[in-house]
Amino acid sequence: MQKIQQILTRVIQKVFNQHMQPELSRPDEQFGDFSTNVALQLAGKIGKKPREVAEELVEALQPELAEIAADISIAGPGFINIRIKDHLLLAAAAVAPESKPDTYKDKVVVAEYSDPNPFKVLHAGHLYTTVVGDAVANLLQEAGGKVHRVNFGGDVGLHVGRTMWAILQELGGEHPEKLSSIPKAQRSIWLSQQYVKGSNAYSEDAEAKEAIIKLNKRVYQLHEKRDHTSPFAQIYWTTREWSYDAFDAIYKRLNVSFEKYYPESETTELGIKTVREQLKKGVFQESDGAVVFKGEPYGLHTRVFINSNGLPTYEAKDIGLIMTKWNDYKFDISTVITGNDIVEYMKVVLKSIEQFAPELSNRSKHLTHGMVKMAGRVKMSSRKGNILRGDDILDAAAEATKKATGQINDEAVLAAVKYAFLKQRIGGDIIYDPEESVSLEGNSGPYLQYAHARACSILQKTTGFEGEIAAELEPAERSLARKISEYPEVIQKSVADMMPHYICTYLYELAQTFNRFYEHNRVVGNERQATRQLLVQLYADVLKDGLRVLNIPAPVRL
RNA sequence: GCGCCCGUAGCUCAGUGGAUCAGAGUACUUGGCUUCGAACCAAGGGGUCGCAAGUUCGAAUCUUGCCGGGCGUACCA
Repeated sequence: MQKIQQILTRVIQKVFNQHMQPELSRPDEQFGDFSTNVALQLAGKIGKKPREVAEELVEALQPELAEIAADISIAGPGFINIRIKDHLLLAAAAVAPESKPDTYKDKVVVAEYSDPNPFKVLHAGHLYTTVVGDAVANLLQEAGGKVHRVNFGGDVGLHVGRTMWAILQELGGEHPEKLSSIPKAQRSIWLSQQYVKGSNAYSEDAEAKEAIIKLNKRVYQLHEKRDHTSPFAQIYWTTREWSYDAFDAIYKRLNVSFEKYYPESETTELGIKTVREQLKKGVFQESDGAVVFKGEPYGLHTRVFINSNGLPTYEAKDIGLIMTKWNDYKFDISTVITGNDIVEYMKVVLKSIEQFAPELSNRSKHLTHGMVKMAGRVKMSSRKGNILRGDDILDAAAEATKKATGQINDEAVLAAVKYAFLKQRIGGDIIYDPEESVSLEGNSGPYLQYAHARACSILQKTTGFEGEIAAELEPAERSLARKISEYPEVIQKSVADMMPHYICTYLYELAQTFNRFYEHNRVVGNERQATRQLLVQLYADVLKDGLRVLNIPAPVRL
């Protein structure tokens, strides 16, 4: 492809004396393997009819591409379509599984995602952001980046005050020993119930609200004093650990892992210190007893970094977080993957950082995705407790898989859930339907797994290569080879746009192409076995590799 | 009010700095397993790409306005 591009550039220069970077696209199969619209673009520039330009170009191109192209044609208003020779297509397919971009070669990348809050539940939204974040991190890694996966969460803050308040109510005071009466399996649910209780009390009961604010402050103090022994501290640390255990359990289920947790309590100090320092230098201002950053001069809005109680808000903690990441990794790129409800928030935080550490904000990239919405328009709220937990989604998928196949299959469950989340373009909201969204059919993860297993099954029935690789391909073989050869371009595009869904779309089309081939073409025992066997092998390799990038298992047998 | 995002088939979504771009899955109707795995394949109906204007040889895609929806907008995150 690059070679064709180079030749095209040279020919355009020679014939028309024009510099341009011609773009090659993949047209509909009937038109050829590559297509370019340069003639149309040139026509305007040099004042000729597009069709004439195309004809001149093709004439000059013919001898140059003699070794490569089987056919060069002009179509429609002046598109130039190129069909490459079969053995070159096969050669391109042969290198497809290993070809990777080097966009982030040797770059140190910190990828932060998932970000559930201790003392709260890991819900459907977290599951989505975890799966998407993991795939994006994988993309960065595919492109040569040295990726450090990190996780951030609020182990201090008002929500902790709310939960602690309810826990104390439940235990009848500061009695950490009573925690042992809660069964291990119930801990996570029990904690999220306490959060709901605390939240309701906070908004309905003035007395409770005051108590919660005090508890919030006590939690910060507990961190300052490194208190692990007082009864209050024991309750806090124990239940905090319960939260992290619950998170680790679901990450294990998802087969994702993090190098490091950054609890907010560990970024708070540096955050406050920095904000206070920069307050003196005029980056931040005092206003109504709070410390704020005024975003209006930059087209943004004002946000509070330290509230009038002297406590840091998320803004200050985020400053502490990015600086802690910098101290730990001296990153080239820092990506944070979150929901799009905080885009404006993040702009303000990054703008404030730009004032005193521009190298940090310049290297930061905030990637956002939409919200997970329940089908039936019920809005989820962890405060109200009507949430779909991450575990609920996985359980529902497991149930659906068992019902459809009659067996327990964790790999298919992972494929169904992850693919359902990943196949959509990152950005818009996604509708999650617990009943329907976990499909095993059509454009789904299990479809890909099934198509992979079938290919592996064929390959297992072969012993070595029988015969010669054909010089010319039959139409169905050619379609498959052509699709396989597109893989590196798809990865490239996915990396460039940080969009894993391109890979999903491609893999589905690839599997479809294979299934169509498989329907009418025998491999084992056929006179074209060597050629077909090679194609099936390459197909399976690409499918497996693509699924690996998405962190979806590709078992040989289902 | 202002800012950001979104509006494509009944439903869920691809396609988005132009052309070969009106597509997929699902649902519905129908056909295909004595042959490498039917979680598959094939066929059919179904859309004024929210509306309108503009730019262009050409617009789902770019510009503007309007309509509809979501999120954010100072001490939650």
